[in-house]
Amino acid sequence: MANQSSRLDQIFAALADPTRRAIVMRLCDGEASVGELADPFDMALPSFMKHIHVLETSGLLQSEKSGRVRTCRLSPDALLGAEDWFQRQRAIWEARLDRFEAYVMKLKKEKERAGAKRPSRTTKRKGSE
Amino acid sequence: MANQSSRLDQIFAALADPTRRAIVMRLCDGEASVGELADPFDMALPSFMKHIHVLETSGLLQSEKSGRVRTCRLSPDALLGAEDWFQRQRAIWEARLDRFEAYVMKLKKEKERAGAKRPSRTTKRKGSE
DNA sequence: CGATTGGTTAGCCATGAAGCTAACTATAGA
DNA sequence: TCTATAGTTAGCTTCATGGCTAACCAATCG
Repeated sequence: MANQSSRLDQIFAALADPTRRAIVMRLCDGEASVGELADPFDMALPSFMKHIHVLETSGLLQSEKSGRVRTCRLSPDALLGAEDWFQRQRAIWEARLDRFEAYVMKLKKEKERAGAKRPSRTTKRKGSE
Repeated sequence: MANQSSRLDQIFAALADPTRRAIVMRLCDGEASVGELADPFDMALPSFMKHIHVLETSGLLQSEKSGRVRTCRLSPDALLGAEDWFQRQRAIWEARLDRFEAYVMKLKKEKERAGAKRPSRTTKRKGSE
């Protein structure tokens, strides 16, 4: 029953929509009212408001109503959180590449040594870890 | 009718699911068969295969079948593409902060100068660009 | 050959996402 | 006070997503 979806789920889901990415891009450039944000889009306001709401519950956007106008701004923390995820993946990935490189080096050395012992042996192994 | 969704749409949508993020994380650590990947998850294989397929059409994963076993590996290009998006956003965001800072500086100077002319005037402007 | 393993296809179901209209609330401006 | 503006709420449709089972290939292995 409880909508158990993590913060990252929500952030990525929010960014999976081109309208919402456009809103985020627009907001990178400074705050704006809902009307201003909605203007470039050929969409009924209630539909557009849903996008705003999705962005807001994902934590990417903060808004505040003053008088009858709601002003939206980006809250960069969520954005940074998602970026961080990529960087952690890349770290793991690169560590893995390093390990792989080390492995290839080891193979090469062994091959050289083996080559010294029995020269004509075309090792047909596919180097897949 | 044509499923017009951009590469970024697909990548972010793919990453919005915890199962799929887990698969990506697992694959950062080296290639694996579908069975190996599916093992930790309490899910029927066909359901799991859908996730694999989503990852593959997003470009995050490549797979290749040899005999009866399909081996999956990460293709980091897509991952880097998404990471790039964040970095571009951040660049815009930071440029904006710089501009904002410059603006605040200008305000401050003007206030100081105004303060020299007519001392007690509490400028009630909200600094919203 | 026959059974097992590894994956695939087909088809069903429930939920959620994305859009719409119509009608409503509340502030701002004339 | 009247009217126009800026959002909001309610309720509806349609399609996509994420899960399942059951049945089906196609390689291995005994």
